[in-house]
Amino acid sequence: MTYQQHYTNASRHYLAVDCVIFGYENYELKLLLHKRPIEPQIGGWSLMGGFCGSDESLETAANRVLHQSTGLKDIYLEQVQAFSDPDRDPAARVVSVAFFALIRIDKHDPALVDEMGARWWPMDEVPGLVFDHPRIVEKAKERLQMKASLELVGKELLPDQFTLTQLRRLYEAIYQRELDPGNFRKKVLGLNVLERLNTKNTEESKKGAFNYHFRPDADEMNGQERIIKI
Amino acid sequence: MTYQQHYTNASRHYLAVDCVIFGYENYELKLLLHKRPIEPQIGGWSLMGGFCGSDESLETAANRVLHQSTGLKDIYLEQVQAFSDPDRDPAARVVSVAFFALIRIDKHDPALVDEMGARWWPMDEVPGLVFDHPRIVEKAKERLQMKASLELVGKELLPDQFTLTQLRRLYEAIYQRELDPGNFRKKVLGLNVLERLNTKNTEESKKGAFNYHFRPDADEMNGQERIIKI
DNA sequence: CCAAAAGTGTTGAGAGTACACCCATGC
DNA sequence: GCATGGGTGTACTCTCAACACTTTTGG
Repeated sequence: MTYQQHYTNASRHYLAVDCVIFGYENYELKLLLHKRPIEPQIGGWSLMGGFCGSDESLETAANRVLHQSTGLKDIYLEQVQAFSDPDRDPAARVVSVAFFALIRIDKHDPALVDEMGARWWPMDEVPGLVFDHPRIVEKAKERLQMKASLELVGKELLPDQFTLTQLRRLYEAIYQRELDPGNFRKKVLGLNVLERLNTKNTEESKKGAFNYHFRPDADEMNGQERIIKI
Repeated sequence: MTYQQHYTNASRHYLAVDCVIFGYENYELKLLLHKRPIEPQIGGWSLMGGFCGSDESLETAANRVLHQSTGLKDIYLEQVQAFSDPDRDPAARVVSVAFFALIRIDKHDPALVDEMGARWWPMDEVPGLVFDHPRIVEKAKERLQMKASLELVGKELLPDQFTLTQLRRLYEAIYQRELDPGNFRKKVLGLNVLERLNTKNTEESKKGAFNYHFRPDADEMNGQERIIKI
């Protein structure tokens, strides 16, 4: 057998990407979903997805899908995993690679979202989803929680300036539990990646809270810091 | 456009699995590699891999590859991620999904390994590898370290009975750093997943060390225990 | 007796948690 | 003045890391 035959004898598969798009608004973590425009399960709520082209990497395909559905480029994307149960899509054998994306809801293009029949859903009100998408969302959420425990997230989800309370509420949304305000503050400031600005936000409290932003020269949190050494 | 067309217009891809097979022997973490039997890069050291069939899940395909190369079934397998750079395989566009596997070297079939032109390589002596396999190995190693920090590994890598020193040496191999014997012992026993047996191993010390095994009724370490709560 | 691993105990530093408590201000 | 969030400080607990020390036994 020539090596060409070795390849050509192998089967070819439809390859899709599905994006779990997280956004944060009104103290809630949200998911961007749209109504599936084609059979099977037309009209069912679905993750944003699309097929991977023959000269695209999966990452490129995911970026394309994201751009089409939000109008945004250079979005934070992280691969979750491949889902390949032969029966996961009843219409055809499609292997899907899931990504999660972090979006600033205030920056995306609402017209485009509308046009796609899409909607932001609070994480704890997500409707029934088509195919194996519930499982994909579950895995993506776990990965987001993992990421947030290893480094300070927020740059991709919050406005350029934010208060520590806003950041805390984001973490509360990600972990779905309350955090002590004082302890959170000390912990986060100790990481040395935030910088206090001279402006205050007085919308959410009478006293007003200082705005912070991520230090542009962030000394790359050493990553492993929170991985426990057994 | 009918929905059938929606699918048939999409491109189809070669889908492969590559297995990063970890084993543990002589206090060293090892990798099972073989010489690539076909072009391109014939004869280069390579991960065990194979194409995914049209009715297989990726997990099934990985299990098949593992069975072919070690003679073992029911191996611990975990998906790492998909690698999809269009140029990763110079001969064709092949998307590969990587898995890592944990093997008891003493249980595998050495004849089969021989026949495949395969060899166990200590982790820190791994030769140059074909394609993007070095990157795949790197990612798999990170995942193994992550797994080992979240739960006690060893069931899949050590003999049925083992001493705490043997377990510690496994962790030292995974993390590539020395661990304090006393502290490791206390930490591990505190997890309450090991059970001391009445037998001793006197091969590795004059005094002899008690053998342990994983408690069959293991109360499922609560998983999140070591994920830090920010 | 000595070396070497097995196994136990002690101690100090640091992190996390649960609070108490003052500050500023809009109502 | 009082409720509300902003912000700081404190005290207790727990874990981890370092290391001393005792036990056992083959050579």
